[in-house]
Amino acid sequence: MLKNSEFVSKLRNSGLRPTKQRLKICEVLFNRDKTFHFTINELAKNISQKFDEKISLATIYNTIHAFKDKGYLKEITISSDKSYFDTNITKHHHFYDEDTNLLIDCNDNEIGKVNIKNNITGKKISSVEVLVRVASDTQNQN
Amino acid sequence: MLKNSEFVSKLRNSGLRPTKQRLKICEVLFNRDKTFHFTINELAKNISQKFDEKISLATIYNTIHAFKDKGYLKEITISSDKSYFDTNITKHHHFYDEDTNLLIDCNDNEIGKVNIKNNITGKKISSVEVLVRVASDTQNQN
DNA sequence: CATCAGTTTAGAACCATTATAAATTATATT
DNA sequence: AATATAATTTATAATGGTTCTAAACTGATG
Repeated sequence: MLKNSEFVSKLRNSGLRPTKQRLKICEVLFNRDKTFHFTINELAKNISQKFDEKISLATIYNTIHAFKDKGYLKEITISSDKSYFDTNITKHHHFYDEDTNLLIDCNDNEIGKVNIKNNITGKKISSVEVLVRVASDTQNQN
Repeated sequence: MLKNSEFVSKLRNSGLRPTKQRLKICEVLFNRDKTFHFTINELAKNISQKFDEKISLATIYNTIHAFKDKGYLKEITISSDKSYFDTNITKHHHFYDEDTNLLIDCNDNEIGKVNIKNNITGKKISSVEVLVRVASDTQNQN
């Protein structure tokens, strides 16, 4: 739950000008009690419902990518036709409900540490992501 | 390393007619010593290099999806703009080299069992996938 | 060999994302 | 405060991977 002035300094500190578009997007994304997941499409709808003045889709893409690059968002890839973003930027894993297309954060109690025993020579691990797909009992299993 | 007559029965057994296009694709995908990863694009190139008669891109998509549905291929999603397929259909995990965009299978020695302690009520786990992104030491970490 | 459902095909359509280039805005400078 | 600048926004076009369409073709069946 940050307020406007905090967004301004947050943006400025990372070399992004606090434009009114970016501040609106901050408000939608970060002025909340809980973290959440969204697609660009959902975000665009959300913004147009919340504000009178529209934000161009190009700006939404630009801003989300800038925020991702600055580490304010994580991108989660579920399938090639669906890209989700997550305002929870801590290391964590996900359940993906194939019936509802909803992402659910796992906490550490739910998935134990993933133990990676080998390295690729000369390479550093940049992330470890676990995706647990779930579906109602009647669905096919892979 | 299967041969042509084996592809014919493999296809017939799963209710797919053994057309010459499908048999060619089988040859490219399954007539090998080792499993491998590919994108549709790479596959299409591979086919056009190997055979004189071209196979329409639509047919390649249709066939790959049919093979995936029948369980002859797995799809691995790395990012929203890159969909990989894997001829290794056993349960396993992946390293993804961000420098070269290459996927590498993990064997069980490399990643221990992922321990999932909680379930989503009324849902069944349909898959558990671990993706370990790696990059050269100089790259950014997330 | 006639039939029919399954398959292939070229090309159009689709849709999410990115690029473009002109207008606008935030910030630094005078 | 006015000016200069670089950053940002914007509408629109372009892109690229994938799916759709509908006509032509092929494999299996009796």
